[in-house]
Parts: sequence; C-alpha cells; structure tokens
Amino acid sequence: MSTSEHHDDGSNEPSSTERVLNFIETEIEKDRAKPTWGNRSLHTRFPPEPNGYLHIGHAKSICLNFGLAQRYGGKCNLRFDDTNPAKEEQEYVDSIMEDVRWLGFQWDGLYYASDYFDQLYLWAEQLIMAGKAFVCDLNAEEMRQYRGTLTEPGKNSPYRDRSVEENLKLFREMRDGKYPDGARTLRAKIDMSSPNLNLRDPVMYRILRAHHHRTGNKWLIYPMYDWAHGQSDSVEGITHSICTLEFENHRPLYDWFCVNLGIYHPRQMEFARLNLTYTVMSKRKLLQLVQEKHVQSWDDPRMPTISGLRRRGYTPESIRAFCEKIGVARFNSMIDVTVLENSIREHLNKIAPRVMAVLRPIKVVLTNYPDGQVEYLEAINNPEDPGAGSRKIPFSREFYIEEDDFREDAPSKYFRLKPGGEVRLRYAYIIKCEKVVKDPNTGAITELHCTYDPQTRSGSDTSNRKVKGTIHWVPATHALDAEVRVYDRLFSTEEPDAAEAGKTFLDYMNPKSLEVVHAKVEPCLTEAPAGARYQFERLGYFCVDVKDSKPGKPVFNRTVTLRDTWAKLEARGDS
RNA sequence: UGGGGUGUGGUGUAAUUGGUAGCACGACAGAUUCUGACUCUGUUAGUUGGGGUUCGAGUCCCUACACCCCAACCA
Repeated sequence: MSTSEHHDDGSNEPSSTERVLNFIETEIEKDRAKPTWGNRSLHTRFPPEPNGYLHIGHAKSICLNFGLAQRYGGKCNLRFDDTNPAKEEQEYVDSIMEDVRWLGFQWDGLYYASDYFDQLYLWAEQLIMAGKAFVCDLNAEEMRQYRGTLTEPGKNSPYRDRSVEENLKLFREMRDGKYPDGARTLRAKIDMSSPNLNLRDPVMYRILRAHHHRTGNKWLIYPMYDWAHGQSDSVEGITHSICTLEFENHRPLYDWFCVNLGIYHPRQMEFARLNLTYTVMSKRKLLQLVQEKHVQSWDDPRMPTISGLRRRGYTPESIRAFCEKIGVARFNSMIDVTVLENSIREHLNKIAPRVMAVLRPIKVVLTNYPDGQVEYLEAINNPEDPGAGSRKIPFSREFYIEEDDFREDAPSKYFRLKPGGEVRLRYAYIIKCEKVVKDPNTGAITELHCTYDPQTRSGSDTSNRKVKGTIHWVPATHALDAEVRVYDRLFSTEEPDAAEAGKTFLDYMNPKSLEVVHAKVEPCLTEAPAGARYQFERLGYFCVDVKDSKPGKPVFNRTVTLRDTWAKLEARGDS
C-alpha cells in the first residue's frame, strides 16, 4: 500500500474515508518529511517473547505495527525476542506465527533475537574494548544493594575499574563456561547515580545454562532485553520501534547502546497497552489460569488469547475493527469489554447465516394440527445478505420452544407465550397457549398444549392479524441434538486485577463462565463444518467448536449474545 | 521522598498548533420490525482544580492535585 493517506483537499470537514491520525502516525509523518529521511521506507516489527500465547492486547500491537507498514508502503518483521531460554518454548513460537497469520497479517522478515547472538557478542567485546563495559562479580543480592534506591544514588561496583584486558579475558571465560550460573555478569559502564535506574550500569549478559529452543546448548551466556532489543532493531533497519509505555524508561538505554556502538539508530516510541474490563491480560496470570486448570487450555474460549477468541468464534475482521476503534494513545485507559463484543456482533450480523436452535427446550403440542402432517416452511438464511438465499424447515404437530419464551405469570410487557396468549412462530403460524401440562409430582412444566390458526402461515397469511411477539422453535421429530457451551465472562468484576487486600484475581472468577446445555437445533446443522459461525435467532452467535464437534454430534460455542433489550428492561424492573 | 510519563462527556479518541470543543461507542427516548436483533431519528453529557497572559486558552505560563511506570542476572 502506498501513501494515499495524505489528504490535503483543503476542506475542514473530514471526508468519510479519512481517518484521523494517531500520535504515532503524526510523528511518523513528521519523520518522513525530514530531509534526512531520504527515500527510505517505513519499517516496523512485532517483537513477542515466545513465553506464552498472544492475547487481544498483542492484537493491538500487531494491528498497529503491521497496519503502519501497510498504510505507508513499508515493511513489518516478526521477531521473536528469545533472550531468556528459561521461559521460552517452540510451542509458543508456533502459536504466535499461527495467530499473526490468522489475524490477517504476513510478516516481511521472520527473525529471532537469537539470530543476532554472535553479532551481539562481538558488540559486547567492542564495548569492553572501548572501556564502556565491565565484568562484575557482584551477586544478585549485592548488585541490588549497590544499585541504590529510587531516591538514593547507587555506588560503583568494586569491579568497575578492571582493565580492558581483564574484562575481555573474564568475559570470554564466561562465554566458555568457566563460571557457574549467576557468578558474574557483563555490565555497561554508564552512571550509578542516574535517576533513571536503567542507566545504573545495567546488566548486558548473564551466565545461564539453559537449553535454548533455537541455539541449543551453544551459549552459556544470554543477552538481556535491553542489550538485545535496540541492536536487533538496528540490524533489521527498523525505522520506528514501537513498544508499550513501561519501556519508556528504557529508551535512554536503547539510545545509549546505539550511540556508543556507533550503529544505525531506530526511533523507539511508546504507546499505552490495552486494558479490558472483566479481563486479565498479563501473561503471568493467563499462564496461571492454564497451569492451575481454571480454564482448559490457552485456547479455552473464555481466554482473551487470540486462540481463545478464535475458538470462541471471533473473526479476524472483528478484532482488527476493534483495534482500529480503540485508537492509540499514551494514556493508560480501560476499554469496556462490550466494545469488543459489539465488534463481533457487528461483523457476524452481516455474515452469519441464521438458524433456529432451542437451548432449553419445552415441548409444544399443536392439538388442532393434523397428526402426521409435515409442511416445509421457507426461512431466510440471512436478512442482511440477500445472496444467502433460503432454506426449508419441516413443521409438524410437535416442536420445541425456549423455556424463556413461556411464562405462566408474565409481566405486562412480556410479549412471548403465556397461558391464553398468542405468539407467532417464526416462519410459521400464530399459536395460542391453551393448556399447561405439569408433572404431578414436581410441578415442573412438561408440555404446552396450543392451537394454531391455519390462516396465519408466514408468507401466505390471509388473516391480517398481528401479534406482538415472534419466537423461534425447532421441530420435535426432526430436531438434531447438540451440545452447546454457553460461555460468559471469565470474571465477574470489572477489574479483576484490582483485587482487594487478601484476595487475588482468582477470587473474582465467574462461576458461571461456562454452562453446558443439551440443545435442539435445526436439522440442517448436521453438516455444519468445524468453525462455522451461525446466528441462533433471538439468542446470539454460535460457532462449531473446532476441537470437539463431530459430524452428527455437533458442539457449539456461544460467541456472544444478541443485544437483549428485554433482559435489560426486566433487570431494570421496567417490565 | 528521585526520575520519567499522563489527565478532554459514562467509555475511547480528535481539535487545522491560540480561533465555534468534534467523532465513535454507551445510555436514554422514539420510529421500524415475522429476531425485544439489525436499521433509522433524536436527546444526553466533557477540557483534573486554582491562578495568570490574551480580544480569545483544551492548547501558552505558574501552581496544586490525581493516576501510571522504574530499585529482576524477566521482557
């Protein structure tokens, strides 16, 4: 894509296609306008650490970085920040690549920070020879003490003034395995009294005997994030290195390494990470949910992971639209999770075929309908998409309706079925409830006896009658049984992260985040392919579970409900 | 208590750089509806506080306050 975003038509009114620029785009446009920019093209990167699955917060960063490259005709790399073999695994690498592709993006270069371990090592020696790095024998505890505090300056390490020769010898011995893990570090020699703690002689290398998913056992020393990230950007010719706000304090160090190495110097820019209500987003907490089995897996449909959202039925388009909608800024904000939910509703409304399903069935018998008669009624597949066509649904004497669609004691504004009341069956007839049949022991409703008006058949209604309510149904003899997983929010409080004293986010888990029901669905769903998304009319959007669904024994996941004005009225006591 | 950041309706995000505070979502009200969905119309509500400069301040100055980040050999 090219730079078609430069609108300069002189009008004050933003045209309908014009997007307002976010602060990063504004800065990029300034940079590109500088004479020093030359004819370079924009180059960004998405740099995940492969120590967990990607989540919706990463999607924001992915859409930002890849989106920028598309918008400005540039490139975007995928680079795994794999400098800590203790936590990183191939499984995560694979899932990350899958998720980025699924979101609809294709990276230009695929790299790993570990690709640069040799180069980084050479640069470390270069800094040692320049007298700007030293081998330190302080252990972790001592180093912490020497570092000082937020308000007090640190003290120089007693090893800070070793000769270049000694530093070089020691560093090479670190590399060659002469010292145990944690025995020594290589540190940059900057300023122990800097108010920015990151500049108080930060560690560049630590000794760590761990198997690395790519370099195996080749290395015994591993670079720290700060020592790897900017240089990786530099090697790849990244122009704008976009990261989250907590790295802002690291920028002076990012800059220091590039300057003191005398290498190409990308520009780091920071933006606020995504926070969502009713959601935890830290990888640590998501890992904990998985490891402690509070959810079934990383791709559990209740997880805010990309794979979880995918399995839940979210589309890539809806996630991209969401990321576009929430914007990019430097202010820590909290996005209402309903914004995400509305994004998927909006997309699925346009593309999802409609179908009828009854989650909690009550049987209805039409006492005046000829026994054994079957009619095939025409139903529209998607009113939002005329091209989707229609289908035939068998209709006969017995069928199921939703438990929720019948009330014995109905409030005045309830216009579904009630004793003596009338309602239209979607695509069928107007029926009247004549009798409620109950289990003599439990008092539970077992059946409803209704009559229908033959004049009211949909499409050929000659009665001219109107009823207030229309409900969905599934024919009893042709119904397909299906397992439906009714998902709800994983947490029952807006900010599970803000746990009160003595509690953790786990104390706020929603006990009803998953309810499994045995539903009756339209027969046409027998052939529903894995991953297919539907609207169950009047209920919500559901998708065929990709892992557990089997032909003839479908399993559906509820992606999201439809907007439910009635539920809101009732909750408000306005019914 | 040091340093670095950030404050615009309920939420998110703009404001041509000092010139009518706009957009989206939500909420509310109504229209429409064989999905209490969708769609459409309307209403609602904001510059963290206090000073100052100016004809004019969200924007500049001073001051106060609030919130976030930083003391891993994590990223």
